Amino acid sequence: VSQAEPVRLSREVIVDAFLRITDEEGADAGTLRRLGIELRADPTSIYRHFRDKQELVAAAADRLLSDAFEGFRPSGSWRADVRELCLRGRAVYMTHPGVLLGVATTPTALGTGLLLAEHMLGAIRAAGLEDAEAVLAFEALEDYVVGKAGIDAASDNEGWRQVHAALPAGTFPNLTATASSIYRDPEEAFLYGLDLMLDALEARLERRAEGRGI
Amino acid sequence: VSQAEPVRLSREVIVDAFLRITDEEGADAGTLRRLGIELRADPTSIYRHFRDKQELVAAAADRLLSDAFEGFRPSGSWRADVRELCLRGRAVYMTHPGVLLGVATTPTALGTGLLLAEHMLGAIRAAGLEDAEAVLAFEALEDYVVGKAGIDAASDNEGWRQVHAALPAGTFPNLTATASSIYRDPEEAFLYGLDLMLDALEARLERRAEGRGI
DNA sequence: ACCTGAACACCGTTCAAGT
DNA sequence: ACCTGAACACCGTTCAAGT
Repeated sequence: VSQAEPVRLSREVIVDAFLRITDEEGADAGTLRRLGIELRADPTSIYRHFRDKQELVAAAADRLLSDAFEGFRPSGSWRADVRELCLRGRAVYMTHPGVLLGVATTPTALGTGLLLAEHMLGAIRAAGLEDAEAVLAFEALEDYVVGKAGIDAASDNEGWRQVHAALPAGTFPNLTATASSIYRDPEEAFLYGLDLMLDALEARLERRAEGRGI
Repeated sequence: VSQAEPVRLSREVIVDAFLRITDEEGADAGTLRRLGIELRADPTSIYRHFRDKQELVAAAADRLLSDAFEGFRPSGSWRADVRELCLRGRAVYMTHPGVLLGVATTPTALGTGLLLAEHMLGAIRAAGLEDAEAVLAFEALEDYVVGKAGIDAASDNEGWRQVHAALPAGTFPNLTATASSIYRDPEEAFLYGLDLMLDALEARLERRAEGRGI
């Protein structure tokens, strides 16, 4: 692909460039001026295709979330489906935390990007929770996935271990005792917490099924 | 308190002003220029007391976390203690998400600010989990508390309900069906997820106690 | 219809100069 | 020893001007 001549601008071309830049150079590199260089156009030409930067970021997030959902097929087990969708969500948030976290809080009319959430909530409702409880379980799981990915993507775990190790053992016996083993495998910790939630959800559902006299 | 005359600068005075500003005017107001106005000093005079802004933010976070831990007394129940510490952590992260989230990822030599984490990890270890598992449970709970508070503090929940309500019901049956009830009570959703994790943790511990033939 | 480029109102930070 | 203030290298965004 020759980058020597200017690129005809469109929403798609701009989103492509934005994701390419944040992919290769990190979230901080996703500025309009950097985008202008990439597209061999004036930085402000982006405003002819997006109302503001937030709208561009939302379009990029929509694309990422759509791709993350693609190929998903329900397995027949609510638990396996919820777990699979959480893993897909985590994976995409880990690769582009900067792009996605801004959108997670600011309401934006996404397209197919919301299919991941739709099917996750669907699996929880199909499990047998009534709506009032299903939305609580969905919110807890969604925010755990999004929040932990955001933290994991940004955290300097090696640095935190050093901070813990340097603490006075008298007042911090637990942090110092575990300083060498903590924050070693965020992925494992994520799965541990996820399975904790799924275990409890399953136990509650079973308990109620028994309660109804099955 | 008269603000008419310049204030003698010190780390404490600067942190006071920083927290007062972010408290009353939001996280975005916490700039060095705004701080200069508040202290009736040049914005760059802060650099005589802190290496950079990050160090100031860390000092503010340390103070907030220390205050959040103050008065905690272990109850004798690991579950009650973990729950209480998570609630205190959530409360402080909700009031100053901007100040605290930056510190959560960047390792900083906090003082008493780490006591909250210390006692939470201690309660988990006291429950009977061996260290390898205790750190995983601690990480999952910590990141759930911090991550969900960060998201809740920044989210426009009313806006998201409207986005869900406007979705095509054919491809989004679950999001549209729950559009009026979702994201109504983030605090309740937080507690729901927290108790899910604690339930599962307790069940695992009980199962193992039985396995040892008690 | 689309793009350019100067300009504006912000950031954090550096550094020579003051006292 | 501490503070000032000009300056630097950045941001997102607006708007009159070009084609």
